[in-house]
Amino acid sequence: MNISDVANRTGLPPKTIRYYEEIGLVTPARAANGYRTFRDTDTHKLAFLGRARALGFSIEECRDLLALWEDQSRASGDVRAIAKEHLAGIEAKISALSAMRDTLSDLVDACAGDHRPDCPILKGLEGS
Amino acid sequence: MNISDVANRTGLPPKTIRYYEEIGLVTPARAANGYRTFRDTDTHKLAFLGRARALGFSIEECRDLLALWEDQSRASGDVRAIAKEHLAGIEAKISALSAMRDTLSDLVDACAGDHRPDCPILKGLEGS
DNA sequence: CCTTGACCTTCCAGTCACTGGAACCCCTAT
DNA sequence: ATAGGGGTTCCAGTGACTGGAAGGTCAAGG
Repeated sequence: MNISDVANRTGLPPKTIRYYEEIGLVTPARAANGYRTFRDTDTHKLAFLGRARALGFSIEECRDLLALWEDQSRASGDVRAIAKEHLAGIEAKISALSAMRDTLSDLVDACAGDHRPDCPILKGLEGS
Repeated sequence: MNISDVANRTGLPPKTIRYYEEIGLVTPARAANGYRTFRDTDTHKLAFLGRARALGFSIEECRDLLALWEDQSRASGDVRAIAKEHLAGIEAKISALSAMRDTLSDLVDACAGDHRPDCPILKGLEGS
């Protein structure tokens, strides 16, 4: 399989797949003409990466997860630890964003949004 | 005022303040020795930027807000439009993160997390 | 056989908003 | 004279790609 076939199957853009090779997440074989040739295991790995990235795991977390995935003797506790830590990170981000949303939403509600120059949003950003 | 005084007052690191000058958000005067000298208006602007950034506005949004802030004849509707758009972006991020959290939390819950190799989290990432 | 167009390759640069570090200048106190 | 704690510039790196240029390869149609 060439790169665009894999791109279609995994949903990852070709550029991203090349990048993943560059940083050592996959190591596809090469045909005589220099084209990358992907085996099923490569495609499988890339699909795994796509899903993990979609869940917000960082590249380094993905690297760890991939290693555990390939390690037949891994303990599920190791995976769970990574996932739990990541989950905590996501929850922290949600809290931070929710706080932002509340503040901003208050400001927007307080603003008439007409053509007059008086603006509570700017006032809110101005004073402490 | 020198840069570290302003850093203390605004909570922004000196590096960030220099960066903001570099990209044209502030233009402090210079003393004879080459040191930046900040007037109250500069400090005020930087404090405004700090708050806007803390609310997640991008640098370009901040640039726009700053221009509106300085424009005495601005209409509050312009500001409100920027804020509302930004608010929509924040809400989209919150939704995406919440979906991630739910999926991941289900996977974590399904995982015993012991020393056995069987792991529902990896299984979840593996199959579609 | 030649061309066209869709592939593929590499490499370089840019994104965003800083951040770290090196190398050097300046000012005050001891 | 020196020590320290400011300040300055410039360069490089972050994360995870993404865009684009320049060029090689392949299959189909004329």
